[in-house]
Amino acid sequence: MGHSSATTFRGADVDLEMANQIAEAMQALATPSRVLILARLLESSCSVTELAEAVGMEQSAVSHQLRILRLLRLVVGERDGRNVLYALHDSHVGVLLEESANHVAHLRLADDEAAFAE
Amino acid sequence: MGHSSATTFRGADVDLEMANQIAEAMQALATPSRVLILARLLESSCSVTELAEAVGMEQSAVSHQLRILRLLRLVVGERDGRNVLYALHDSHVGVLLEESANHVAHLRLADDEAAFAE
DNA sequence: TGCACGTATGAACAACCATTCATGTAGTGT
DNA sequence: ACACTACATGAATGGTTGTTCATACGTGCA
Repeated sequence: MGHSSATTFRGADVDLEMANQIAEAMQALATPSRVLILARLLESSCSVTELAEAVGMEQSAVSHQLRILRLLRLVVGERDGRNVLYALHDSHVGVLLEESANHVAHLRLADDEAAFAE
Repeated sequence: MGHSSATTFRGADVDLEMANQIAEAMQALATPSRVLILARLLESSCSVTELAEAVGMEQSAVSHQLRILRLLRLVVGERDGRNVLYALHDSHVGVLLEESANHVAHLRLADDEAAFAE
């Protein structure tokens, strides 16, 4: 049951097409609003209105961003009465978010060490 | 010697400031040119001119993007005579790239399964 | 010192994008 | 059918950004 690549990742494998796909996918996390939306959905799936007030955006803006995240296969929406319940597309999205957060934490750590040295 | 967070990642930890930081960091991977540059540097460090012809961009464009990647702490540059040798800032950047590539591979896999089912 | 090479940077421009506003569509209850 | 709620979408827009062109800076060499 592996979803991780068995072979070690080499930069030479990244051709122009793959670079485009990676860039397109990563653009999903390139805006604070989408990060907030995904982070909220990582906690639990919820409706658009809940999402809107959770992240402090207008409903329309949230719907627009959800559309993008849907097309990028990061979230899925399912009707439930008048509401549409959104959820992360799969667990791998959570991994991506976590790795990103891990990265910024890594940077902050380096900052602290630099401040310590001066 | 852990650089991975010990506690499990929760979406509730992501406030507005952290979302901004994550988004800013992930914007580095949100363009094909930068992905190609990072992928090339993952293979080995090299000069700006080498980088330019490796990814098929003009030297000026590469320098501009390198400046961004430098500010985001994803690469480091060191003078060597007339050249400036660029390298990934640390190994964690490679992890980020790999995880991104992993994600798109995951998507392609899902596509294949969908085509299989129809 | 002068020149060539490698790199960085500022300005300009075109393309892209996130948000807002207005409006449309779908579902629920009366 | 009507009203109301929840969500989606098109157009307009202000802001951002990647690239190009021109030019400046730094370095080694003759």
